[in-house]
Amino acid sequence: MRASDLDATFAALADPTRRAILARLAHGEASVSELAAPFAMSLPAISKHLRVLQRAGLISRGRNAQQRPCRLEAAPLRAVAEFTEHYRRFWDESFDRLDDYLRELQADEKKPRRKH
Amino acid sequence: MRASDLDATFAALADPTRRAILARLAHGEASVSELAAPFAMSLPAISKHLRVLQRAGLISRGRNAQQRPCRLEAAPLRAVAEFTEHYRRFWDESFDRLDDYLRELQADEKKPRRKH
DNA sequence: CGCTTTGTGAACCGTCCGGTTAAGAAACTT
DNA sequence: AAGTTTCTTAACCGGACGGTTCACAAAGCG
Repeated sequence: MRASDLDATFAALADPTRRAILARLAHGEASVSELAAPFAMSLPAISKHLRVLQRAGLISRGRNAQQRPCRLEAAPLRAVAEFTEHYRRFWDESFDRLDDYLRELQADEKKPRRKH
Repeated sequence: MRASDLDATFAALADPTRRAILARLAHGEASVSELAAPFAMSLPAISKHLRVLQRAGLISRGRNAQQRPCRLEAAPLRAVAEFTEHYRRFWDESFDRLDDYLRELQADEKKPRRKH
C-alpha cells in the first residue's frame, strides 16, 4: 500500500456524489445511467466521477451490451479503515476496554442502514 | 455529522503532508516550526496545511508565547472509521459472523502499536 | 441500413489547491 | 527601543477539479 494510493482513495471519497455512488453500489452492480439517475447532473459528469473512482480502485467495470456496469471494489476502504485505527485511541477514551467497543459495534449492527 | 463535514475530512486527509502532520501530532503537541521541519517546504505552505486540518476539525491550536502549538483532534477520524465500517463486509468475507471480526480485533489489540 | 440507447471524449470555463515570495504581526530578548 | 523569533497574511502562479455542451462511438433494434 503506497501513500499515493491513500491519496487517490481519500481524494475520491472527498466528493459527496462519489460517496453516494459507492453507497448505491453497495446494493449491487449498476449501469452508468442508473447511477446517474439520482443526480441533477449531466451524464459526462457522472462518467468523470466513475473514472475517478475506478482510478482509485474503488470500482471495477464490466460490459453488458451497451451498458458498462459498475461494481464496488472495497479493498481501498480497508486501507482507510486501517489508517483510522491508528488514531482510535484518540477519540475513544475507553479503547483499552474492548467490551465497550464491541457493544457499540453490535448496536450499530442492529440499526437498519436504509440509506444504502 | 453532516456530509460536508466528511467532505472536509476526506479532502484534508487526501494530502500526504497533512497525513504526516497528523502522524507527528499523534506523538503529542508540536509547534508549527517543529511540524514543518521534516518537509522541504516553506513555512507558509505548512501554515496553509494546518489551516486545512483545523477547518476539518482534525487539529486544535493553542498559544504559548510566539508558538502556536497544534494538538490532534481525532473526532472526525471516528466518522471516517464509521463510514468504512459500512463497507467492511465487502472486503471481509466473514463479516456476517461477528465473532470472526471480534477475534481479529482482539488480535490487533495484542499487537503493540509502537508507532504512536 | 438507419435509428435509438448508452456511454465516452474533447474542449471549455470558473474555482479551488498547493506551492512560492514578500511583507507584517505578535511576543520574547537585550 | 531595537532586534529576533515565530507564525500568518497577501498576492501570485500553474495545475487539478467539477461541471457544462457538443460530437461521436458502440451496440441493439426497426
